[in-house]
Amino acid sequence: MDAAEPPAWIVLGRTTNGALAVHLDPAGAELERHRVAASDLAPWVERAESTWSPRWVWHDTPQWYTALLESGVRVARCHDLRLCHLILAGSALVAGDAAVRAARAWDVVAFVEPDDAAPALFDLEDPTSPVGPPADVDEAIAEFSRQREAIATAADPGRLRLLTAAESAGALVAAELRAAGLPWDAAAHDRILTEVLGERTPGAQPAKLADAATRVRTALGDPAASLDSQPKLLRSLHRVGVLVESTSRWELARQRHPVVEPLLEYKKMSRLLSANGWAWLDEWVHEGRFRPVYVPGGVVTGRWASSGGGALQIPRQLREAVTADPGFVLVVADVAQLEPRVLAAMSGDEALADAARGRDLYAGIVDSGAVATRAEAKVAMLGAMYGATTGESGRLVPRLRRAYPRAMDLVDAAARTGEDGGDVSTWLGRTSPRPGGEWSRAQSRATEAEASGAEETRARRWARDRGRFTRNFIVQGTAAEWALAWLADLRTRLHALPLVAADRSAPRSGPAFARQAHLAFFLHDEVIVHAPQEHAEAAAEAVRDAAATAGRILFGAFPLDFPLDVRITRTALKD
DNA sequence: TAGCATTGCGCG
DNA sequence: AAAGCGCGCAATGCTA
Repeated sequence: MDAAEPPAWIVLGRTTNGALAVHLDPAGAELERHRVAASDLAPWVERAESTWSPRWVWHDTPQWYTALLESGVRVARCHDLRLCHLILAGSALVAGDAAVRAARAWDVVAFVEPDDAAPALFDLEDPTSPVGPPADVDEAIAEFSRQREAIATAADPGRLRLLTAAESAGALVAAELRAAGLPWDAAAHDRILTEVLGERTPGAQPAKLADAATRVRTALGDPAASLDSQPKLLRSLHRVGVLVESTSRWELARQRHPVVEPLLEYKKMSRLLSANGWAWLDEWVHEGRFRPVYVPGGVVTGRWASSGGGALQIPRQLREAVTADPGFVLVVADVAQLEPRVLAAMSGDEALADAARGRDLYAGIVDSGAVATRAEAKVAMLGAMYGATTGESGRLVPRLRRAYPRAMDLVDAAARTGEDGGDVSTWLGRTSPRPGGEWSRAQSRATEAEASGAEETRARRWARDRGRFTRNFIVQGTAAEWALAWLADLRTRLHALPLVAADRSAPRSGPAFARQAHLAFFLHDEVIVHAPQEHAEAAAEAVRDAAATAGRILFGAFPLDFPLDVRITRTALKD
């Protein structure tokens, strides 16, 4: 690859029959342009990656990276314009008149299906085509320039630089997670289903589920009772004297009636069948892999969402089905009490950091004398971060307020700001969404002299609702930032591990993932790495080292650790 | 009959 | 209506 000057950035844009690649120098000035045919794109990117290791700038990561991964091409770094636009255009750290805020064509929050929607995105004839961000290279360059300007002139450029880099790395990880898939043993899943639900019987309910249904109907004294319709079930329950207000598990469990036990069993089984039964298995597991669609930045707080397959709701009951390939192991790791630790760091609360250091944070709170038991410490801490006002949790929060005033002041202030209609930001600068028009109208209406009592009550309730949201936003959002930094660094460390011989096993994940430790699952504060068995310890160390790095990147020298629970296993079964 | 709201429950 | 945050999904029932 010849180039007069190595590019720091390469911006990719779509053309009618391929791509335009524009080299930029570190200051963003254009160096040269290359027209690349669609069929040449993957090898072209691969050569450019190995020659210059640029940061790739593109409008939407799945639109570019999915196909590259399918061709076996990995890139180290990117800048996802769509995701970074959403952060920067909303961030309170960015100047109010920054040009990035006015570039509305980039306000695209909707997820774009990487597979089927990709061609449609550029099909202008199709009115049902989903709306995506601009795919043209000059539009991309202009937006990139606006984003760099927004960051450079921001109140704290360093934080936004970190956040946009982390968010973009997350986009790469999400695409790679989908490409690699989570190793899933369909036979084990089938065994669990059969064990819990009974034999699969086409056209009828599985045996044990049907049996539970019969026992429920007997207890209800109605052989035709409908169990899957909430209103009908509620009426049936009332007829036999079970005077519940809902049919939810927690309320039923408090009742003493012969119907309760079989009904709870039925609900549990029915849930498993409909959410993760044989139909789910047929639809979502192929060739030993579950490939969920991750949606980076899909939650307002910055957490990832998922679309299809319920990737974020795999019941623990089914964790046994997550099984490493022959010759591989799983490194299953989760962070202990991530959110309270993040709260301690962002508030600079050294007392809370002391309670957390080197041990179970809740045990540390008990040792400090603030509360009596671990269970109390946990419910109090959750209550403080979620805004509990009543019950045991609400009662315990004031004790934490006395023991950890700095941490509690931070979340209390975030709640007050939210109640007043203001916005709050995470540690790295992701800002909460502005209140909607209806919310603001309700608040101003409530201050008028002729406002009714009902209007005032409603406005107050909405204000408190928003306060609990902003209270939690800063903690949940900062925890999501920590997790992104963890993922990004872990991804790099794993890629640095050596390759193993290719004949290890059937390369069900494709060549890019068959010979090396790679991320296989991510859920808020938990990762699963699929690693060749001889690299298990190295992978586990990478997971721990990446966590330490994430803590330093976000919080510098603040004396707080992020201990992990790490297990090396063949199946992901917990406990 | 399609689209929307509600209920309930899985995950962090 | 789980006392208190953030999600996705299936089943059902109501409405246009």
